[in-house]
Amino acid sequence: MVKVRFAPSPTGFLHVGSARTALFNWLFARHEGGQFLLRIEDTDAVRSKNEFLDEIISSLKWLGLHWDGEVAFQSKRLDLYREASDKLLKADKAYLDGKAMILKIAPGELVTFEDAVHGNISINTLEIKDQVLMKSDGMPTYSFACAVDDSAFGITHVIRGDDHISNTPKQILIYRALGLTPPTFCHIPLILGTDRSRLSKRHGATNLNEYRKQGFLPEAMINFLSLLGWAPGGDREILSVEELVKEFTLDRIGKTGAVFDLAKLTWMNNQYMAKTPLETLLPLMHEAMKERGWWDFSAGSGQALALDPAWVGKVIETYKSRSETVEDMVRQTEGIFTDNIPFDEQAVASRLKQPGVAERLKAYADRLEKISAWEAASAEAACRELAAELKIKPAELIHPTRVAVTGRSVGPSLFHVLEVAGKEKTIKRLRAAAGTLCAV
RNA sequence: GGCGCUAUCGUCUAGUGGCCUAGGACGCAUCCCUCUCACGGAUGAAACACGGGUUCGAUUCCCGUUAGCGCUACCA
Repeated sequence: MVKVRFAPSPTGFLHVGSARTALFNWLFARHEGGQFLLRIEDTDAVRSKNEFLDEIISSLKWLGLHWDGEVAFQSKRLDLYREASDKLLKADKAYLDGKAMILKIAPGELVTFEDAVHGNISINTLEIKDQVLMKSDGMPTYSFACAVDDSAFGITHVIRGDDHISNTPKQILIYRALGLTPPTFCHIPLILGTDRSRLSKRHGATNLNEYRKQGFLPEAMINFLSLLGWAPGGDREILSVEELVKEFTLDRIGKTGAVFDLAKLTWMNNQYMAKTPLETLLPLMHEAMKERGWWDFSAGSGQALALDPAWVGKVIETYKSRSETVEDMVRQTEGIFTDNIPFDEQAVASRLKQPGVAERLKAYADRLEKISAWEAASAEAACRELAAELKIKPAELIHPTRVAVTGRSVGPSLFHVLEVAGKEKTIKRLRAAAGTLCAV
């Protein structure tokens, strides 16, 4: 049975590149009906921190990459490494240097392995110096612990970034010294920044959690990440997790580094936003609004700010298809949910500060006042009626109204905006704009 | 520097010797839809790094050049 693992070290948050590695491992395990294990490589006593561990775990859960069985910690498996290293010492395959134990590397030998994506890779041991197995502090090195553990857990495929290609031969030498059979190695291409060097902070956010905070959806993230260094073939691009699992095979993994393109991620997230049901979006919106004090409690007064979820849901439905992220939707709906209308100066200048606009808005407000069943259709009927009477195009009423009510010249179909904004708020804002903002 | 890996539109990629006047997607441009923006639809500009082979025929196979990246820690 296929058995793979994701082995992060808790010395930082979950990097986008690591998340993609975890995803490929998970996808492969699910596709093969195998197991996906989680192992924490906390052998760097100084840099490993519990808070990082928590964040990595929560990021994996957010993505939905659930692992099988218990989480393994290398720091709790020291006996194993000690035992293995003692064996090598007794067999004269390693030697002591101070407190450190070092593996002897015989020079002039060709180490070859068959990589699942690169094919045959070989290197002369002349290029490899003796390898530290156990550090002076009693902890195993990465390569040593990795080999011992992967073997102990019966890992069949090691899927990891191709920055590990160079130390694979070293690990194979460790397997050999221990008399163990190495797993199949599968080195996947690195995720790159726009300058084609490995993705790092200076290229933008690399913390997966950052994308969650910005309101990206996990399904979109999974879809986007899966297409970095892998493709299902043909023209398909939007694939559900189920489809991904069904299609994912190692032989379709590419060899070239992939630039992380935020614009494409953003596009893809909008595609998912539009398709995502309200019951998923509502809690996310709630969380974001709560943070801003728009819902539950008002920021200053401590006063309870209760909103009707059905109403918020209606707002979400009218905005989700044009929102790039949840945060973007929050930005767009500020004028709906709060009385802080984010007036855009240019919009005000071109749509409100024009001759005759004040009178029109006031007239429209008067018409709206008479509507008893407040909905998009009635607001639209009133608008078209008034426009006809004033002998102007409906657009000449629509545009100023949008700016007066939302502060912006862009947004959803006006009458749907008015419907969700509510009668009272709409009329109040029209009158306010007519009174002051429209002054030419 | 040494070693390794890689090389298709700006970006993600399809392509495994003829189906390629190289396909899709993002981004960009124009147009349509339209109350604006977005969505959607249509159209367009945009790539096989270079040089040798192999072959009747190379984007696809081989070699070299160039370029990029990675590794070269008692970090992982």
